[in-house]
Formats: sequence, structure tokens, C-alpha cells
Amino acid sequence: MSQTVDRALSILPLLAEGPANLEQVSVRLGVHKSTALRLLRTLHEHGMVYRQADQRYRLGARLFALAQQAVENLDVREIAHPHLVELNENCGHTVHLAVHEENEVLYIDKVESRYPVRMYSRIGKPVATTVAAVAKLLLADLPEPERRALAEKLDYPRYTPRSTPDATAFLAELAKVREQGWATDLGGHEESINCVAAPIRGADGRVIAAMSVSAPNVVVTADELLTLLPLVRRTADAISREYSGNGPAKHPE
Amino acid sequence: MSQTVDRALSILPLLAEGPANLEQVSVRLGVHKSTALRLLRTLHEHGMVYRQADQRYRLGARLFALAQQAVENLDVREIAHPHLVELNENCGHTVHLAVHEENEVLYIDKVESRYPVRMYSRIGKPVATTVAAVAKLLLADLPEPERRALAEKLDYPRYTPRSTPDATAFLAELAKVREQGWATDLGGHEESINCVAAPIRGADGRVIAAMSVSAPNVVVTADELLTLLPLVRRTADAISREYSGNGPAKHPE
DNA sequence: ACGATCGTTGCAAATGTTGCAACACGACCT
DNA sequence: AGGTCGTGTTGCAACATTTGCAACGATCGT
Repeated sequence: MSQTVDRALSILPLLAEGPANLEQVSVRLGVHKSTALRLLRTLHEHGMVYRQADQRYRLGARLFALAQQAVENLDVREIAHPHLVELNENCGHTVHLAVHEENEVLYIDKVESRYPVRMYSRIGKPVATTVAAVAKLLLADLPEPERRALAEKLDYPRYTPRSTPDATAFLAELAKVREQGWATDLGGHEESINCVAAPIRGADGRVIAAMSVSAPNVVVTADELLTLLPLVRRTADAISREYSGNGPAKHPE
Repeated sequence: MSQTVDRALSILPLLAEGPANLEQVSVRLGVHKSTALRLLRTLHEHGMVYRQADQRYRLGARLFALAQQAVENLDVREIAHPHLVELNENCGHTVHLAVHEENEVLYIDKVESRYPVRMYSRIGKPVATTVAAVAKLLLADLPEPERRALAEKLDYPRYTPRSTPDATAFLAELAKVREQGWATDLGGHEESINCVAAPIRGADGRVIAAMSVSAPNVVVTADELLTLLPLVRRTADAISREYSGNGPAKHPE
């Protein structure tokens, strides 16, 4: 849309291949040397390119600084929220978002069910680590030794007959969850409540958060809830993509 | 030099602070909404910015990819990293690696302290040039006229009573550092934080990077930290040797 | 249903960008 | 030295690109 900016930005991937001098840049851009010079000067002033001792240009450190600052300010919650709302509008059930922090798993966002019968939970409150579907996903992604150490440190309360009984069972469950890429909690915490959950991954593929849909079985049976799995996974994937800055282009052309 | 590109690039640091909508961008740029829209579109086409579900803009994936390539070109980092880790394993404190570029000194790598009390710093962020130990080493190696010119252009913020007060004091400190081949920062930036640093040299003997060990004095006193100096210098020398292709033979023949 | 807020589009004016040609500088060769 | 090649740099005039405007649309909340 903007020719000048378009040309300037085209220089960056070109330099990413390796240092280049003015002539080479102008030729590959298809513009006059003087034009390339002025574009490079502007990029230089912004620290996006750097001029090395032999006068050739390479990518500058400011690029690195920007990226670093951006990831620090990234907030999963902010990005995920609209997606959670959309999912809730589609299925009507309670939607949760959780992260792993300091050996606890915490809900950091929630969209309430639109059915009259709701499950109890509170944002900011630690979840039942050994049974919650989101906890399984978050812990399943830990490095093996850490995962094992944590599993052995945990208590395994018998909330219901279907609760995870001990560390061995928990580790087996984590392995399964890690393999299949999603998790459930079928009455492990409250007899009558089921959840399905899917992981949200950062640009490097590591699980940074997990989301779930929960419903009491007076509203839908476990089987019915499971039919929502593809939708939940699609939503989680969309959040992952957006979080890593790879979402579908939304600009009308 | 190029107004259009200049404006477009100014959008990036602005978005690095966090997502912003069209209106906010146009106001902070001081241009009309339609102008900002077109610039953002162009950035968008190049993947430098991304539009999230709520229509606000943030930095895009291409920027991260470029940043990645930019640091890969800084190959000191690759070579140094294992040494930094080893040093951290030996002493437990925060270890930094920094380079000088375009009149700024930037951290390009960091290994976190294993003590609970940590100092704050960020990779990619410019350091406090007038007080940081690594900055002293990098600037001390500049040719005399450049060094003087730079020293006189700098601001000398009084972070603490022990901060470098003015250009004269700074140049004297640089001379000392150049002479002794190592540098310290004893509470010059944060009252309670001390650093010792050593230079990494290329094959021609010029300082190409600097590394430091930092610790708050609630963990170790300045005197105790100074006992680490020989270790820091040995590590820096090892990196220098490896960088200039003189490292310890990895495949003894 | 209405007003408010924010994003989007077409257009005409003019500002900013472009390519040119000439110059500057250094390296290299005869 | 002088000359030539290869590059980077600058001033300028022509004009293409960008700009701000104003009007339109979409969405939201009361």
C-alpha cells in the first residue's frame, strides 16, 4: 500500500540472509542507488540495520530489543479473552483459562455458563492440580525430571472415587495427555462435573496456558461434552497462533 | 531522512509497549487516522505487525523471525553461551554478556542467578552506559577521539551517590579500566548491586564484547564478589580464545 | 432507534520521493 | 604519478506518492 515503506521493509529479509552493500541492496530492490541509500539511512536511524566496519549493512540490534520487549508485554489473558467469549457463545458452557505458576495451576480468566446450573470456581484461585484437565495439560509439558519431582511432592485427595489416586497414576495420565494433545476431567473433582481441555502454545511450541469447557452432567452428559473437543482444540489453536503473532490476516484487501 | 519510512518505523517501538488501536497510533504519531491506517497496512503485509481479534495491533511474527536471525549473526553469543552457563554453575550469580553498537551498550545474553534475590535486567535492552562495568570495558577500548567525543555527548544521571558524575570522571575511569583490563560497578546503578566484568577480545586484540557477574550485596559483599575476578577473567579469556579460533582443541588429534 | 466511537474509502492538492548526473573517495594497476 | 574502476554521496527538478479531509459504515451501548 505504501511504496516507500514497502521497499524499506523489503530490505530487512534481504539483509537477514547476510550482510550486503549499497549496490547489492539497490539491485535486489530494483531501485536507484540513491534511493536505496536513503531508505537504509532511515532504517539505520531507527537501529533496524547496522553498518559494519567494511561499510556493509546488516540487521541491527534494535530488532532484537523490540522483539524482546514485545514478548515480555504479551498477555495471554488479553489475547485469549475474545476467543473464550466466542466459544462460550457457541456452546453456552463455562470456559476457563489457566496457567502454571510456582507449582500451582491458577485460573486467570473465566466466562460464565449461560445455563442456570453453574459450577463454582474463582479467577485467581489454585485449581485441584491432580484432577483438573487444564492442570494435566500444563504439567504434562514440563521436562521429565521436574514433572516426576512435582508429581511425587503432590497430595492426592480423593475428592471422588474417580480422582487420581497416586503419583504413578498421575504420571501415566500425564503421559497420555502429552501424547494426545488434550485432556479431560470426568467427575474427578466434583462427581457431577466434566471438563474437556486443550493446550495453548507459544511460538516455541511450549505450553503456556490451557483452556477448558466445563459442564455439570445434569446439563450435558460426558459423551455430549466430548463432541465439543474439536471446537475447543480449534479455539486453543487460534489463540496459540495469535499469541505467537501468526494469526490469520484480518485486513480486508 | 525518509518521512514515510520514519513514521512507519516509529510505530514499532510504540506497539512494543503493548497493543494499540488505530486511533491511539495516529495520535501518538501525530498523523491523520487514514495515514496511520495505510502505514499499518503496509507493516501488516510484511508481517511486522499483527491484528488481534479485538482489532488492535501488535508486533507480528516476522519481526520475531528477523530478530532471531539478527542475533544469530552476532555469533559471539553462540560461542560465549556455554561458558556463561558454566560460570553461573560455579558461582551461582547472574552472568551477562554485552556488546557495543551504535553508541549503545546492549545485553545480548544472560544467565539468571540461582539465588532467590535477583537483579532486574533484560536482554536487548541498552544498559546504563556511564556506570555499568561492561560498558566501561567496551568504551575504554574505543580510539581516543571517539571515546572523548562520546563521553562528552553522554548524560550522567545520578542513579546513586556512587554514579559517575561527569565526562571527566568517566574518562578517568575508562583510562583506569583500560589499564587494568577489568572493570567494576560498585553500587553505581542500584545502591545495593555490585558487578565485576572482564573483556572478550577478537583475534586482533580489540574488545568485541564484555561479560559480567552481578549480585546484590544482601547475597555477597563487594569484597566477596571481587574474589571472583580471576574466575571471570579466565572465563572471558577462554571465550576470546575460542572466538579467535584458538580455543582448546575439541578433537585432540 | 439514536448517538457516539472508531475504522474505512475516494479524491484533489502538494509534499515528499525518485532517478539522474555529477562528484568524492579509495583501491588498484600500469 | 596518473588513470581507471568500483562505491558511496549529494543537489536538483520532475513527478509519482503520500497526505489530510470529509463523508460513509460498522458496531456498541443507552
